[in-house]
Amino acid sequence: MKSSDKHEKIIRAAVKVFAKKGFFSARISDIAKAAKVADGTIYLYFNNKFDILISVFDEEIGKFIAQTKKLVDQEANPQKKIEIFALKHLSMAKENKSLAEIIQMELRQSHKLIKEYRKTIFSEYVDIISAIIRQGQAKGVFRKDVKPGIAKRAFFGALDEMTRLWVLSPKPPYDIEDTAKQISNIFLQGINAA
Amino acid sequence: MKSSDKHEKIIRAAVKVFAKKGFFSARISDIAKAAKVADGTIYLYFNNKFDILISVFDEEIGKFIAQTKKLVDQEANPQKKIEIFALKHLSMAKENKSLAEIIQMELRQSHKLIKEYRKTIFSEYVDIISAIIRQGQAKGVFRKDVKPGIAKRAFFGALDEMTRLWVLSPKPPYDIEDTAKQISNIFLQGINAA
DNA sequence: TGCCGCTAAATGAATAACCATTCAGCCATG
DNA sequence: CATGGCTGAATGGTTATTCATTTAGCGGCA
Repeated sequence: MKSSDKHEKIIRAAVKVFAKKGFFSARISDIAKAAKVADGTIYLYFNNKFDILISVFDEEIGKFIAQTKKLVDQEANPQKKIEIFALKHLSMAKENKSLAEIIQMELRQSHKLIKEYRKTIFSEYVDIISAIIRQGQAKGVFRKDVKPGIAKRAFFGALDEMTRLWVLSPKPPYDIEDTAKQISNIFLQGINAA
Repeated sequence: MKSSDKHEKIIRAAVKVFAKKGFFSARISDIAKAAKVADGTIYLYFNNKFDILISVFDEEIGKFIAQTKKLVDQEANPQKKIEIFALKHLSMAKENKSLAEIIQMELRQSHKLIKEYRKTIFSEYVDIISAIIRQGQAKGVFRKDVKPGIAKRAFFGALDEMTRLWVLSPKPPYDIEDTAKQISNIFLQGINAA
């Protein structure tokens, strides 16, 4: 048979079900039903329920980080890079709400494996920001007394919180572009060299 | 009988157990053991497992928000208020790590009740910030083109992300006071009127 | 003071449900 | 008709919740 896209189908179904019910309340049978396969079929493609969640993270978040890096690399100006990052981040929440929801909810779990996973994946993402800040400091456009390790988290946290609002609201609560501009504007003025 | 502080004892035990294992993996019998009561006793004080979590939020977070408000009110200068808020926020994570951990992890759950709860409780907290910003704008010390509704989230998000780092690290990863200063410094320069 | 009986708190073993995972067979295909 | 993907009912382990029973304190009474 074309086992080809069962994996894909299950992942996509899982994204929807996890987003709606949360990992723990989601039933394997819910995912199976959404993917239109038998419960047992899921176990031909994944080791267990937890493995499905990890696969969702790996496959979907990985793509997104790669895209962001590429986009940022295409621009030379550090200030513009910051703006691009903000826009890309918020756009993602808009375009892939279910995934954003899962990242918001499930990646915060206290499960050990998730904790570890979160640390590495977020580091990779957030380090895009600190790299930009260092570049800007080297060029003399950003304040030297700003610690990139703290500033990166401040900026990421600001964006993450806006994403959360988006995810929690049934209707689009704000305009993505305006908000990206406002957030990067405050941040940029905050770290600009006098 | 001295039903005296069983309620209190159970809440305190639950904070520890939830922080360690997460809500879903925590067993009622774990909490009972930690509180040194019988499993059944818990049901004399709480309707169900979920009710325990909600009570933890209500009682503990409520106290914290009240404290923060009071502290901020004692200061007149908007810039100083921002600094005080940041310091209080980060100090809380340090002094009550278990509770901070629960807020980080469990209050993000996708359970409907938690979602609703989160919206209201966070609004109350985050609106302390927007109120400060509006005061500052009225006094002409903060930029008028900054939208308080967005800025409050940006600032809160930044602090929240630092808290997350604290909570995820086994050892204190940074100095609370330095960090509070750095974060509010960036934010204040970001929204200061020219 | 010492005893008795009453009430309400506390106990923890038993219950009842739930649900991830398995596996014996089914079918479609070549 | 043989292979291998797929099925979904059955299994088994887990655990929130219940409830019959025990225990502890209190006050009334002699």
